[in-house]
Order: sequence, then C-alpha cells, then structure tokens
Amino acid sequence: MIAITLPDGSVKQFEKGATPMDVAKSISEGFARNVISASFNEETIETSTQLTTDGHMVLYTWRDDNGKKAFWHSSAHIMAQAIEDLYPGVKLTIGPAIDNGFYYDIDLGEHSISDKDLPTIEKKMLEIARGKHTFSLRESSKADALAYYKSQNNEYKVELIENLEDGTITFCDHDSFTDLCRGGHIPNTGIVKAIKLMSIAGAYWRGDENKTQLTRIYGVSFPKQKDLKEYLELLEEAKKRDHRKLGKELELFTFSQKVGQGLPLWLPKGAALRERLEDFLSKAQKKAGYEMVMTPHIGQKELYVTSGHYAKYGEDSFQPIRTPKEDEEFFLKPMNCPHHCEIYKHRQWSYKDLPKRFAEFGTVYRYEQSGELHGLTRVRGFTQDDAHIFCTADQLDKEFKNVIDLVLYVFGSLGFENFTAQVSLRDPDNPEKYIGDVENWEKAEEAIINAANDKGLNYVVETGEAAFYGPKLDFMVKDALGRSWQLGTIQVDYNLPERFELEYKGSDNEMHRPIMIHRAPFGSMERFIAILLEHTGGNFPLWLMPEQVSILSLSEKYEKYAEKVLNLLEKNEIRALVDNRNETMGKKIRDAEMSKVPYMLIVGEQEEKDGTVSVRRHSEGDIGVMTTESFSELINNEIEKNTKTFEV
RNA sequence: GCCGAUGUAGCUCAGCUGGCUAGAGCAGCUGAUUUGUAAUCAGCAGGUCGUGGGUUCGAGUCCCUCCAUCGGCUCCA
Repeated sequence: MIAITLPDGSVKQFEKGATPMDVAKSISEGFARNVISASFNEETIETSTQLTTDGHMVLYTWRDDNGKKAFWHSSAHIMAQAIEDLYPGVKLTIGPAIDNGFYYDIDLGEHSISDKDLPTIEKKMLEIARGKHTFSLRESSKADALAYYKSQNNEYKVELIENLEDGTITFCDHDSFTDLCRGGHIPNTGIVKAIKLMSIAGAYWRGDENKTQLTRIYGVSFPKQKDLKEYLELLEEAKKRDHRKLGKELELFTFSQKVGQGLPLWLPKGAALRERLEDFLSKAQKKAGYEMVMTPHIGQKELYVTSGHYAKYGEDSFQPIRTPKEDEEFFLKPMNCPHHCEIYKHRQWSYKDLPKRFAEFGTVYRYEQSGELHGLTRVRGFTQDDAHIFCTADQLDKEFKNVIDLVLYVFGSLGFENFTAQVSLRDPDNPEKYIGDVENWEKAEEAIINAANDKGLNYVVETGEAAFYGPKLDFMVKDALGRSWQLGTIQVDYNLPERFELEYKGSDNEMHRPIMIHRAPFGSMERFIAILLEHTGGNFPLWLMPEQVSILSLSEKYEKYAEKVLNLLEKNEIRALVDNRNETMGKKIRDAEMSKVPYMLIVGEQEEKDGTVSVRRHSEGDIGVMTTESFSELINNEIEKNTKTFEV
C-alpha cells in the first residue's frame, strides 16, 4: 500500500500501482471526469502514471493553470501529428504550452504553410482529437532515441537528445504519432473539443538568429466550443483598447511615412496630455530634490567613444551627422547620460554637495530594427523622463530606495497595480557582453537586490537581462493583449563615472569616484502613454483628460449661455469645449460619448433661466441639474480625490 | 534584419476566378430643420486603388522591386 497526501492535508491509502485517475475517482466520479493533469511531489506526471511510493498529489482540472498547461501541451502534440500527416517529411522541433495556448516550431523543408492553410490543419486536428486517443509515456534509452531521430534526419531532436541524460528520456505516443517529450498530458485527445490556430510566424532555432529559421504555428484550444467563442470575443475587446487605434480615434498622435517610420507626431491633444504627465512628475521630482537640466539633441562622436556606446552601438545607430569641417562627426543622442556626465563635470564637487540629481525630459533617437517598431511602445525617437543621480557609495542604498518610492508613487497615481518588478543581472557565462570590472558589478547587483528586498518588492530575477554597463531594476506592465513592456527602470552604473573620470572630494581630502544611478519612472513618455491608453481604454483619470467637459447647447439660441458657462469653467481651470453645431442633442451626446469626454453639460432654456447646467457623466448618463459653480466644485473634488501628493 | 500577412476616399470597409466612367457607411461641405440625454433630412464634393516596373487587347485584381503597416522571431544603450 502507498499513502497519498492531498492538498487539503488528508491522506488516503492506495494499492501500489494506483494512478492519479484512481485517486481522483476515489474522491468522486464527477471530479475524476474533470481531472486532466496531476503532479506528484511537485513533479508533473500523467494521469495514468502508476505510483509506487508515498507522496503528495495535486489533481488539476481545466480551471487550474497546470491543467491548461497540460491541455495546451497535448494540443501541440495533436497539431504536430496533423501537420506531419498533411505535410510528410517535415521536421518537428519543440512545441510547448504558453500563457494562452501553444505553439510548435517546425522545419517545413520544401513545404510552406500560410494562414490560408490553418483551417485545414484545424480540421485535421479535430478529426484526430475525436479519435479519443490516449497519451502514453514511454521510456527510451538515449541510443535508441538518437537512432530514431537520426533515421528521420531530424537534426533538431538529435541536438535536444544529445543534451539529455540517459535514463531520463521519454517519448509520448498517441494514435500513430510519437514525439520526444518529458510528459504532462491530458488523459486523451477527445477532451480537446475546440481549436483555433491563431497565426504563423518565423522563429529561429534555439532563439539564435544565426541558426535556421523555423515555422512557428500558434494555436489555442479549449474543452468547450463556448470557451473558444468567449476567448475570441475577449481578444476582440482587447483590440478595441489597442493604443494605436485609440490614439488615432482620440487624436493624440499619428505617424507619417514621409517623416519616417517609428517617429511619432504628437497632435495637440496628445501633446497637452503628455505635458500634464511631465508636470506631474516634475512636481514630485522637485520635492525629491531633483534639479532640471537641458541638453542638446546631438553630441560629438568623441562623447560616445568615451561613454563606450560608440563601440557597442556605433554601427547600428543613426549614422553620424557631418559638417563642412572634415572629420567632424556628431551623433543624434541615443541617451542622455553622457551629456549629464559632462554637466556633472562642469565644476568640482565636495562630498557635501552630493547627491546631485539632474533630471531632463530628454528626447533620444535609436535606430531600432524595422521589424521591431510597434505603435508608441517601440519607436525610433522618444522622450525619456530621465535623471541621473551622482552619489557616494554610502548614499547609494538610500538614493536607490528613494527612486523606488518615486516609481511606486507614479505607478500608484496612475492606477498601475499589476506590474512586476524585474531585477536584471548580467549573464556570468558571457562576460564579453559587459563593460566594467566584476567587483563593481557584484556591488551594484547586491545593492539592487537589497533595495528591492527592503522595499518589499515582489520581483523576479532575470540573468542576462542587464544593460551592458550595469544591472537594472525594471518595472514591467502588460498591454491589452498581454504583452509585457518595461516602463520604469532604475540602473546602477559604476562604469560611466569611471569612463568620464567623474570625481568629488571626500572628507579625507582625497578625490573619489561617485556612483551613478540612471532612472526613468515612466520609462519613456511614448511608451507610458501607450500603456496608459490600453489600461484605461482611453478613459484617463479626469486630471489627464485632454477635454474634461463638453458643453452641449440645445440650439443656437443658447450659444451665449454656453459661452458663459465655458468662461466660468475656464476660470476654475477646467478644460471645456462648446458644441454649438447645428445637430440634435442625441447626436451631440453620442459624439461626446464616443470621444470619451468625462462630463457633458446640456444647456437649454431651463438652464439659462435658472443659471444651471444639466450634467451627464460619460457612460453613466444623466446625473442631474446643478449650478455651474457646484459643477466646478464636483470636478475639482474628483480631481483632488484621485491625486496623491508625493511625500518624501 | 528574418518568417508570414496586409495596403482601395480623412476614418472603417466592399470590389468573385483580370473586362464598360472604382462602390458604401461615417466624417466634410451646402441647404432645410432649432432640436431635452447615444446617429434629423436632402444635395454636393472627395480616390493617378502604397511606390516603381512588368505580363496582357485590357490590371484595383496576375508577377517582380521598393516603402509602410500588422502578427511573431531576433534585438532593445
């Protein structure tokens, strides 16, 4: 007999050789029908795996992440089988489950697949699924596994197997299909009832752009047709919040082929919005002891040779600007740090002067690869809410933590609650990717981790994600479609102070090197606004709204009164417009609703007589009649309620 | 940069397997209407069908180049 401990702490006895499915059935038949995956002592196993020892078991249904993972991983097997059937001779590589579905990377050889072929593959997959084939795991020796894939000329699987230990290699069979696989499947293919292949993409083998490019097919599958329908509707909803669509509709920004790709043009409403965000941050920064500086958009090549950026990015940047003078070269600035270092150097500093905090909304230009450009989130010209803090080693910890507070204040004020913090460290296996000595790197990495811990941040550590000059603490937020973007960033840098020979005089009357912190709470104005757009669906907090109030006159007769209301609101610093068009009230309301104006004021005969306004709230409807003064108060109260002040 | 897809009026889109002067809705303009909480009516105007080349008696439609956009990959100072 073996003892199985369940998550609720209860222990049940089973015959040796019992399977997770037996355990599920012992709980209830109904539950067992829903169980699709299991883990035993923290390891994912098959629901048919025979158990021989005591242990902890968790059973998963479709509702669990682990259940979905098994479901989608199994779906990837089904897709691979369908593709092998339809396109004989293709070579399978890897096919994992992802956050919302699965993919399989395939070397198609002479075949090619376009999205027109996806429905055919889907149909084939459903046919296979209906066969209710069971998934069964089979152990294989390394030699047998290698021989199998060598006979198929599948160099990818051979490479995978060569990196595996003998004795740990398993295959998964279902129907006529077999695949190298470590396990974690649903009981049988029949559970997969709805399938949608989403897209086709290129993906490099092992993520290396020097290796073969494979064809990746993304798909998603569900246990019920209804689930699929809901998922697709959710996607449609998400697309409505796409910042590129909203930016166009709300007239915030645009792009022009003539100006150039990745170079956003800010329209009046967008520019005003951005200015409001800049003011908001400037105020907090002033409290936190930052000083504003301004620097030019270009700098001599020498500046970037000194900083090390020329060696690293010179070839891949916008190429130098030349002058009538031979050999004179200027670069568009791709970052503000070198300029700020030179600001630091304009005079001598004593330890009593530090920390110095130089801030600038600095517009920078980076020649991003064309395929990388994406709305406002990845552009070639953008403005960083940049600042560089020059401090002593003793001050680093406090300064770093103060910056974390500032970032949390910014995120909190704008409603970003679901962010993740990421500590980005260097990849110790690739030291050539980084500059600066190891000792400083270790100090900097330790400083970041300590600060993140002390601030109680819930963070993940990513090795190999550091900047080439130092480790970072990044704040990541997801967009409407679940793609993760880095917004705020804080970076420790021992390297630039060295390269620029920055100094201060210490209490010991000796010269010392300051430490530099790079930081940008928004990250960039462009990306921040993009993500803010997607999070709010264009319904920004009232204080940010380009147009807070629309005054709708019932007819031309009330134009004068509408203007009067407008003047009163403007006196109270409320942004309003009058809609005097010769249109019906229904039409004016509809237009105001669609342009997401938070408040509409309807003015007609009654209002003019009483000196009032009839107030309608966006997406809520009529909220009653009040005087213009009390409406102004309502607005200003709402703004005040939703604005936190930054406490140092 | 790579793989795949797309590009028709300011916006959203129709235009089948190539065939008469390229369509619709919204927006715009003009006029009528003077309006009470999500689209008043009528008329008008608007497109060298992304660019350049080719095939054809004939190209929005087929082929090639380039540009841009979209989904990924790689990259992201």
